Amino acid sequence: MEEVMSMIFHGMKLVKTLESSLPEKPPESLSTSLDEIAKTFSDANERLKMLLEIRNSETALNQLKPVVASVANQMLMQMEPSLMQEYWLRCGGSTSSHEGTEAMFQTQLMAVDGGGGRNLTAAAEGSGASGSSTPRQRRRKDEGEQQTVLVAALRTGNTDLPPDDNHTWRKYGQKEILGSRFPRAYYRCTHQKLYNCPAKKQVQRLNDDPFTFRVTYRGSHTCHIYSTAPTASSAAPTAPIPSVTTGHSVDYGLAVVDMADAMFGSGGVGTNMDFMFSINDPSQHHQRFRQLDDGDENK
DNA sequence: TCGATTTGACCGAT
DNA sequence: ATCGGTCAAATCGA
Repeated sequence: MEEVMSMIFHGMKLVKTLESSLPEKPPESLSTSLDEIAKTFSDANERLKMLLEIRNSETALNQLKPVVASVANQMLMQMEPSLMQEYWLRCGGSTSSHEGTEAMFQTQLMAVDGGGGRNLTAAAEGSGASGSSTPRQRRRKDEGEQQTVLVAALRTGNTDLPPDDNHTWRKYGQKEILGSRFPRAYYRCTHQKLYNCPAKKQVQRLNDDPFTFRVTYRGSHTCHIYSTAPTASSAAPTAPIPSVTTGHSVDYGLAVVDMADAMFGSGGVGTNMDFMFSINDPSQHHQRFRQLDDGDENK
């Protein structure tokens, strides 16, 4: 496995090299580089297949998922936002011919579309009613898309805090939820007022696993401001990319989950994708994402 | 002083 | 009537 890893990382290095020299790269040289990259990953894949034939396939897949997730995440982190966006546009811009690739990047685990006319722009209006004698307007349940992920709590430090997802959130409520041992916390984007950013999230511990949070994201960030200042080369991993086909944002880190899943299958019934991987830095605080199969422990 | 958090109340949905 | 999402005053802390 180490050999495969080494080959994959070599391929990543080639990709990085190519990226840095892309603007002034002559077409002939570009082709050579692409061939080399393709061959490297192809060799890695061949080597991998050999391993898989030897090992129990199920065990090997489980071992590989975190590896691929980590590698893919690092590759995405190394890509320039503009390149990534271009790639996204190529994949998602077509309405018919790239469904597989598009699905690979789609991170909308649970899409809920009530079809109602109301949208998130009403948020500011509601808060504006305070101080007057008229009853304040309250906007009820969001009817837009939502994404739900399971995230492992940090094993060190304050495990009560949800893992950082590179956005700044402001807590605006907490509720005891029927049937849940732990309260549900409500967060909205810190920049909601400044940028009218509609993004919100709910965080709740699972009844059967206090070290795992169920995080439900609603609305897409329009503020494009992150808790950790991105550098030119590191801005990509967490910067949402506008989805051409759906209009909502996609998180790179989450995309990695689907990427790995697309490569190795989503698993059969009762085999949730369950592996370690980090949004920000795979070498530091690993976080576990698990694709939900509409199971709901809290209800 | 100002932004974030806490928490009880309010209110829409079911 | 109950539940869950949100508001906003009170409080905290840098």
